[in-house]
Amino acid sequence: MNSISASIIRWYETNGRELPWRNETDPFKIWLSEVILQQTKVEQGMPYFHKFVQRFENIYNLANAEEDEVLLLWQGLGYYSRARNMLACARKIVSDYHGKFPETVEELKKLPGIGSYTAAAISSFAFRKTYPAVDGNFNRIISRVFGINKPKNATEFQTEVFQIAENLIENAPPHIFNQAMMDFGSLVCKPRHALCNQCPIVDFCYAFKNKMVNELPMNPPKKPLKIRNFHYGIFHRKNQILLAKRVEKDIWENLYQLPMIETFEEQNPTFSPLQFANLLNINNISLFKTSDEIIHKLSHQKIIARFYHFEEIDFLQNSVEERQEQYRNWNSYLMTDIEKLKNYAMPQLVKDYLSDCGLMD
DNA sequence: AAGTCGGGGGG
DNA sequence: CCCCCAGACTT
Repeated sequence: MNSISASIIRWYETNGRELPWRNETDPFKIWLSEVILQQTKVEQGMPYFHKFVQRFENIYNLANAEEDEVLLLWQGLGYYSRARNMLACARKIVSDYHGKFPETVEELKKLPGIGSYTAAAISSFAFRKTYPAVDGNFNRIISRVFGINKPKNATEFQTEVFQIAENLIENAPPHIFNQAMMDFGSLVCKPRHALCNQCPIVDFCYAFKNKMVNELPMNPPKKPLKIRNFHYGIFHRKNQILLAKRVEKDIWENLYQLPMIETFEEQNPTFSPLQFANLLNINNISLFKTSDEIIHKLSHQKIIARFYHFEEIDFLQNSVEERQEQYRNWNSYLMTDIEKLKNYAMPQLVKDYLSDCGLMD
């Protein structure tokens, strides 16, 4: 075995984390944990892992679930395409693979939501196949130790790291080596304030030798955030409220929110509540309160949201259904009891606002 | 090869 | 405020 790999594994044997999906052999649970943890910190994903394994015992339970329920369980975790792909993946494994996960990276990568990292993780953890599971931790360790001084999103960076990773995992127990690298990257070779004084391979480290630990891996240049103005309308009658499903190919696809108008001015958007009357084909609406601007920052967008509270409107569920036949843009609207709002998966921004004004708990 | 897709925690 | 997290998919 490579001496660097051996050192990391030795470190892992006494310093590794105890995690619920460690020592798990069921590919279903391993896959669940890996999908949940994509671009997500362990502490953030942990409660979701418990929720999902409690609700779904096996691949068949999940495959039979409705997308709305899966998205509701996923609510708050972000990157909701992971949840949609997870459900699609479960259904495909049931229909095309007799409910059994394939064992090789090549086959696993054909499934929705399973890319090169997740395929290698499942294949090595569940089936002991020798594939390096190269995640952010792995990238960081390799770029520092071997001095890969290229932007970490560049193809060259990925291919060089992967070749080194293939050499390192050779003749090592794959499931242990892959988990060891992730724990080592997370606990010692950290993004900031790496613990080089505790590092068992510091003598082999290019970055330490050249005082570049804080410069590697190299970040690509950052791009400016896109600014968006969202105007949300709160329309209610008695104990019911009007919701809208986000069906566009955009953020929060297939989640539920309030009727919304987006404006595109650079600043101080000109917006009239009457636009809602036009959007909803309603005659008489009267605004009684407007919220402050609420800033919701995502990694790639800055959303400026305003919530407009309207006086009671004069239609009910059956008139929503009539409108769905009459107007095409009503297909995504529905009227729901306020007590049932918690049954709909919503963006955190909307959920937080509805909670703040007492419409949800 | 570059853009898009969330939300939260830590420095 | 900025960065990054057990990345994948689309264009």
